[in-house]
Amino acid sequence: MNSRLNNAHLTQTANASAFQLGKDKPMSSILETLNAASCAAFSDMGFPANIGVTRESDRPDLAPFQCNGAMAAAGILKKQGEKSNPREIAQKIVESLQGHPAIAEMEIAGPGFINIRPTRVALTSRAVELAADQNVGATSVSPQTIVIDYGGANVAKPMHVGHLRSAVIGECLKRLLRFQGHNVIGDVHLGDWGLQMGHLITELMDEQPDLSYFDVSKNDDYPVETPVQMDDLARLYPAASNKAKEDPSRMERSRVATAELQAGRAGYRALLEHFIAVSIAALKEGYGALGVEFDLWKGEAAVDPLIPDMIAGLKAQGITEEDGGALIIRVATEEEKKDTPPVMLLASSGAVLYHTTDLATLVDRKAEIDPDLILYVVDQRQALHFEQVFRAAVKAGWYKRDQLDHLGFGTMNGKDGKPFKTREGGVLRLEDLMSMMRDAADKRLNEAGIGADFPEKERADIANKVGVAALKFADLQNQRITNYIFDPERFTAFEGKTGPYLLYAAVRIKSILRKAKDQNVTSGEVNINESAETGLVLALDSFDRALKSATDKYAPHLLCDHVFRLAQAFSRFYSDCPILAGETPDIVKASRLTLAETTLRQLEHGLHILGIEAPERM
RNA sequence: GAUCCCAUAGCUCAGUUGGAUAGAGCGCAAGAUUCCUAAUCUUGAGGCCGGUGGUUCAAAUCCACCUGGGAUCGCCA
Repeated sequence: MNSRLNNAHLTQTANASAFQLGKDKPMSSILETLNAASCAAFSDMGFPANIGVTRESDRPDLAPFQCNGAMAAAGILKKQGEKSNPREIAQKIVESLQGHPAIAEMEIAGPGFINIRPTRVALTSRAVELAADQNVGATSVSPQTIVIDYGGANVAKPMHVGHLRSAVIGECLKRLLRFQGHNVIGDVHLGDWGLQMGHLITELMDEQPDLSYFDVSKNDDYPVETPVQMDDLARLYPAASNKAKEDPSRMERSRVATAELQAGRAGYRALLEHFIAVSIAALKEGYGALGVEFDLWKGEAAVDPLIPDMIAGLKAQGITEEDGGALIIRVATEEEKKDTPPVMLLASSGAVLYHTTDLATLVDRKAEIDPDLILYVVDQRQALHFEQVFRAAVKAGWYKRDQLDHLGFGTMNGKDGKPFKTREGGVLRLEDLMSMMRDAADKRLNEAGIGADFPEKERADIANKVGVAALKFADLQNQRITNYIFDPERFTAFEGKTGPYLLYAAVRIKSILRKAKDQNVTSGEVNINESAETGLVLALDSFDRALKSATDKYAPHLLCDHVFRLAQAFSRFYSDCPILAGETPDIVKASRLTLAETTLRQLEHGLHILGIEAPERM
């Protein structure tokens, strides 16, 4: 198909100023422009404006945009007892929209669908606008202060595949909200205050009973040097946990140690400090390799001092109850079918529980940050827990219900649908997964014969970036809430809808920009003629929508879709529309170069939000 | 037992407020590189949207029931 011939009738110069947007008006996308026009047309006919929405077409082969309001309008008239024909309504709408500067063609199809093609002037004008905009069409919102609680890490437990999702999704949402203009604080909220600490303490006691931390006659002046490394912690915890499962008396020792720790036993507190410090150092490395960064490294232990006052306050409010020796807050409501179990503030043993520390953390955040919104990116299986905590926090009057949100995600399963295990039946460590990804990327570099002459260091950097991109994109492109199959073969596939595909698109643009510089070709006025160029502008145009819908639903996969579609549109443009080839006229080179630059900028924004970094070449 | 989530192409998954011929990637079949990176592009085959009934001019989408899978259900986190 020769699109040059098809577009021959459009050879007049498309001057951006011919389509008046007005310099002081806020930017609006092509779709927003069309949507405003179609809604107004319905409104003028006496219908509610919102039935006239224009959207991206389900049938892009017919036209890029569609408006289905005529059927809805006919439905409204029918309810009022008036007879009407949706095609006739559509016809009137089309007539009233006729001549709109952004609309090239309208066509009524089927029962009353209106298919809409934008004018070349509108496309060109929008492309010019996007090219001039640092954020390539992304608009910001009124800023809020938002805390995101994610990562899901625990002291003493090495990071494994189960930690991947919270880190990757949470990081993406943090960056997404920041990009929209919010003030976002990422908090790792370390699990460092529960039974696992009792396990660690008692197991270490069994292994090295002579350590001064266990000497009850001593209460300060403990060694500055840590008695354990990360490997020790990783070994001690499962050992204790397994013994405790078999042996109730072993479990009891861990419980007692936990209670003593929480009661403030100095030797145990000193040990905890070491455990936390050693773990944080390891976690920073692990998260760092994934490109995940936290603003706060607070944990449950950090808010422990707030608990007595908090509990006193809750008691004074009269919302607590004693039940079987435990202190609880009832949070069930009358109308719900199923009784929501109460929040457990204190166990009958007097120990502090998960509910208590999470509530204390809410108190702490209120006092220190006073956020508008707190988001928890935690496994969906904890939905009930958060519902209970949130209700208690609302009951206490600290927050409104809509300031607290649990963004659950599905569990990661193996191909058999059960929680993923390695062939040996163990959990796959995150660092092993990462090196698997790097190796696969390195292998691909070898196969492609690319990078043989690259410096060793750059090669390693490329393999790492490709591996991380593949890993993160594979995770983020899944709908957040559903379970997800962890399949190493699929993870290391670098073709199709993958992270490396996106990097490849970015790298090809970078390569062109370097060559253009060498050849002294500079970007210039955009002119849209080819269908691949139109497709690229339409893809660029939808960035803000993708950001908004991804934000509204806290759904990174919607942004993944956009970035992938953008890369696809670019790839098609790349193969259909030579940019620097000798036969391309200079004016076309300049226009296409602008499109390429603009695409790269949007692609890099999108990749950055996803937490993916592109190399210079690959 | 109760409550919640899920079921869409051979596989992994999208599917906006209910709209046309339900999409993408992988895999499969056929093609494209004297030209900016083929980790690419083009074309094709492939579907009873778990089942039954209901609401509607129109249902993968809303409602009811059923089947299959998963999760959760006060002193673990």
